[in-house]
Amino acid sequence: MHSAVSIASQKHDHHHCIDSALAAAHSICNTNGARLTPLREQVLTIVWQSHKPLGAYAVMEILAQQSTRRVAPPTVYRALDFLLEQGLIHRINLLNAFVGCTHPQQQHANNFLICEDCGVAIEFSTDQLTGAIDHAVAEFQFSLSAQSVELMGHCQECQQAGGE
Amino acid sequence: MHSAVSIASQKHDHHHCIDSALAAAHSICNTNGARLTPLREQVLTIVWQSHKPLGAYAVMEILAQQSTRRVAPPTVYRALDFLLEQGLIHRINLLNAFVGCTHPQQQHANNFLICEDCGVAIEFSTDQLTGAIDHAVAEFQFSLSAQSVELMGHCQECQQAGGE
DNA sequence: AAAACTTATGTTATATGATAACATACTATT
DNA sequence: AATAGTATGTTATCATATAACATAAGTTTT
Repeated sequence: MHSAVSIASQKHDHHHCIDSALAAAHSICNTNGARLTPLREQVLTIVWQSHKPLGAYAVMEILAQQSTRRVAPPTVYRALDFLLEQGLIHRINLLNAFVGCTHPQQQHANNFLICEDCGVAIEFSTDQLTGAIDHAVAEFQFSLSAQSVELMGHCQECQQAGGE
Repeated sequence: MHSAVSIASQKHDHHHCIDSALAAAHSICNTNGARLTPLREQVLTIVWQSHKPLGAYAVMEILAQQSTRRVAPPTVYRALDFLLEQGLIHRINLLNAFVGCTHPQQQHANNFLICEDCGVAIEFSTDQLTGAIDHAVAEFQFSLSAQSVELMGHCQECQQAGGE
């Protein structure tokens, strides 16, 4: 059996998350010959401010607060598109929102558990789920190019909090 | 092993799909004490005009063509919301679009294969995938309330067509 | 059948999310 | 410094979805 854990919904030193995400981002962009410009890094940091997916316009507002200049949608969307291309963030289709990728170095499966209470998105991957999808795809002789598994519900923390 | 088939991406008598979808809709609404009004039935029929997910505004245009009167977004969204509640259609989050549910009587898992070429959405369910999701959810002690599995790629038909 | 109530639909305005098209600025190489 | 390529700024617009209130249609009670 495969074992999985996630700190996303638990208390943790989030500065560590941000730092390692930025370090990974620099490494990956360097490898790919892609330019992690100040703006892109700033947007990545904003997306990484928590484990809760953030809408593009929310990112834009934070960006506008941080920099004195006005910020328009294309500025944000272009940075987000870049980060998506580099595999540094994910898009949660259910929420029209973006969240930092917690393991950008590895091939990742884009599977999320999303808590309806606290808003946290937990990225996960199990061999069983990957296998089940591969199997289903093969059964239908489908050629897979992208996948999105988004499971809504209540995380352990919020269940406990709500039950008190 | 579980065996699965779908006619959605293949040639078939689509009138049969529409007819059985409408019959099932009447039956389900009757059971639930819900009113399948002419407008709601009309919207359901429009969504069922093919196996390709249709955007709300596309539904609205078709509705406007069919009826002489003007049709505004809330009219369409309310009908779509009703049909979603009754489990008669699904929302494809990746596409912001809606598609008829192919087996509304059974409990259904909201798993889709979506062809990027022809646009068809194939609803499917395998025990293995259901099990894998249940397993992952249990592992994280997550309480599941809704799930969305959307797999993009190319259906068998389009692969053959493109390879010629 | 009229009154009261509930549900469904019409109508207007607006919120929210995303992109097209073109202008300017930056970066790296020559 | 000139050039080419990439990144960002700017304006306008498209696409998706909902809030708020008005009217109409069904349902229940009297």
